[in-house]
Amino acid sequence: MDIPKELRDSGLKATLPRVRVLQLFLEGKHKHMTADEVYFLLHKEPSDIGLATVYRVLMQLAQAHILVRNQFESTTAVFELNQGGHHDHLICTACGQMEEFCDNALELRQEEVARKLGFALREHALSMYGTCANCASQDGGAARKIRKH
Amino acid sequence: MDIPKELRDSGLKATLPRVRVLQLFLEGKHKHMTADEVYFLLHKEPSDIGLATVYRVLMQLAQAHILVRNQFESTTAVFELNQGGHHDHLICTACGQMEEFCDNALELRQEEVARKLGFALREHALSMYGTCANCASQDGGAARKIRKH
DNA sequence: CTGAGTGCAAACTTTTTGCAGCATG
DNA sequence: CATGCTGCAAAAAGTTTGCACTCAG
Repeated sequence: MDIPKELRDSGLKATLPRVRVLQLFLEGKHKHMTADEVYFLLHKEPSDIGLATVYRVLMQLAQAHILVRNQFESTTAVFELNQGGHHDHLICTACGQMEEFCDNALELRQEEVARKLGFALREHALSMYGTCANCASQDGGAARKIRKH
Repeated sequence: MDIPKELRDSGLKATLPRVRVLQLFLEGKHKHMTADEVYFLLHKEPSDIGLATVYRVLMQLAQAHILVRNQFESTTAVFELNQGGHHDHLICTACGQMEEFCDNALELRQEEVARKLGFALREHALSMYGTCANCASQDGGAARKIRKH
């Protein structure tokens, strides 16, 4: 895909920081990244993109609906590509693995609950936490730490 | 209810800061409060309770399952009384009003989705955002700001 | 060329921690 | 009266902003 064009179509100049950040997400190696992680990955090869710019770019890409910002339960925001379809998250509290899913029954029921309470639903965020099959089989032992560099 | 006893039953000494913080939540004037709001309310009458202590107390009360910590979508944690039953939140993005609800169909379906993905579900947080009946009827106009002092 | 975008440093916000003194049990 | 708890101040952690300089269109 043509990243500069994608940016321009959203009304953003195709500058180096924006192209590189979006590229990182499109590569798909890491689906979910914090600002820090993006900054870290950008600087694996020499670069003078500042952390402040990373924050600015992430914010702009989120406003342009190219990325989605998630807060999960921590104090740190996590970003991911907006791939059209909405989805929710199921996170393994042992290994940090994150499954994405979209369940129609859930979505419909949420609409219904909101309607019953007199709300016009605009969006929602469902995060579920548990233990994945892999971690459940391993005797609850030392799970590898995530999101650390 | 006997607040000091409640605290001691949870293995916490019944100190002034803890009693006062818990009291605030039990009064029920504000069901959801940030650390700042708690600090602010405590200091409406003279008090030398420090903000750091407020954070410590909130953390301890949450660990004791007397309070529940919610992150919602902001960077600021919000606390509320743990009144036994789990519930989710429906928040009006216009006026800030927050409805609590618990829908069995949703809970069951979530369990099912997790199981299908091989996860043992431990907990979940569902936050829905929309416009409440009240705000929808008023021409989308200037809604009062919330959570500011 | 020119305004939008950037890097840097500094400010800000929210939360955590170290430590000497205090108060609960 | 001993240890757990507190206030204060300072540090962390995450994010935002001001400003002079740069670059995409």
